[in-house]
Amino acid sequence: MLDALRTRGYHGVGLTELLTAAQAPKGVLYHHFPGGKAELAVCAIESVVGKLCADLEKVLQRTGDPVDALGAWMAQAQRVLAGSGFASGCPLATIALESTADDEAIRSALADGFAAIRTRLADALAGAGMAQEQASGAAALIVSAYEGALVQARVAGNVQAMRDTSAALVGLLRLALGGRNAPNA
Amino acid sequence: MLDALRTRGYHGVGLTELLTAAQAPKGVLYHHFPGGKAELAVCAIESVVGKLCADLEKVLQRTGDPVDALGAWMAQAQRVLAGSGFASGCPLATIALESTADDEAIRSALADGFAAIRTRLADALAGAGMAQEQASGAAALIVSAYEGALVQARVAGNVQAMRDTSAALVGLLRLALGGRNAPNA
DNA sequence: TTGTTACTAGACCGACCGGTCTATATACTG
DNA sequence: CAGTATATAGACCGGTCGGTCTAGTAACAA
Repeated sequence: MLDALRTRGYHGVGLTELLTAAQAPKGVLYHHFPGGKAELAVCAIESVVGKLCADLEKVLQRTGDPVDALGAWMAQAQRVLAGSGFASGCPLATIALESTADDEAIRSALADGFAAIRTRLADALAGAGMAQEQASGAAALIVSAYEGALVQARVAGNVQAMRDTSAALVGLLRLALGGRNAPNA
Repeated sequence: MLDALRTRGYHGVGLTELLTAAQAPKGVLYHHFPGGKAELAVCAIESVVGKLCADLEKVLQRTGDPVDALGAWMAQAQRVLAGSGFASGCPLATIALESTADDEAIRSALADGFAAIRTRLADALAGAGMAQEQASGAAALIVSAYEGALVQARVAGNVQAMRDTSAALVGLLRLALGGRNAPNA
């Protein structure tokens, strides 16, 4: 489900196809997810948000510095994207753009997910010495840049735009954190 | 077509629905666009890229300063998004995420569009005193941030994340351009 | 006028969509 | 054992999808 969602989107995947891949009949799906496709999507979103947060936590712990973590995160995302033949973007963004205002459950699941990631990032930036308000703004910028960079790299079929985005963002953040240890933008 | 594409995406809109809205029968479509839906989408993409570039040019001329222009651009996008009840995002990103690797025509149209916008932004930043290489990186970041911010604001149903993204980006860019005339991040 | 091309119009196609329904197997309770 | 949830299985539904095809009309050339 996740793979399908991130490569082709919500409307792009058929239930039949999904179930074939999972070797499960319709009945099972509608027993466990009475809400049908939408509920399944919400579940998938929550799952990927959980995984994203866990990965984020891991890279923050490993690098110690949030800006280093950002660089590592972006580099990893580039590898995944290129490794999938530029098919696999961020499932969150894909569903986000397809959802309409009345897909209430889907939208709030997505909004909660983004908010959770922003909060964690803001904490990390604040921990690195950034003022609280500035940190939350920067966190929003980081999430935006990540999602937007994935979009550009995906359609281009190369990671150039994503690498540029990442480098520019890392450079600017280093600058904002006091200029110490800033190689080059 | 553009409205439909930006609110519900490529797979989300039906041809029948489109044609009903346009009060046109199938025959006309397939006479002018033998390639069917995909060719229609490419045409729509080129049209919106053209409009985007024109608007960008206008705001760059009007404000004189690229960072001011960015702020104005983001503010305008927030108004449009909120005004549409958070239905109308950027059609480019929406199609981008739904497209698969073999939608060759669509992807290259999108990639060209993004590249054109990045180039124009990089020129403007270079004109404001930024080194060429740094300017092109910053341009990629700006486009990424714009697209990503739209995604977040859309699902949240409010412009908070987009306003934060914009403020942080404007602040950082002012810092990079020499700190002159930087109100607050 | 007639012939030809450009375009309009929409009926129609098979495929597949998301979702419902009934029948059956399994697991637990008394 | 019987009785009852719980879960599995997939045939089946109406609707819609993108796309094709034929018939008809408008415009222009000879």
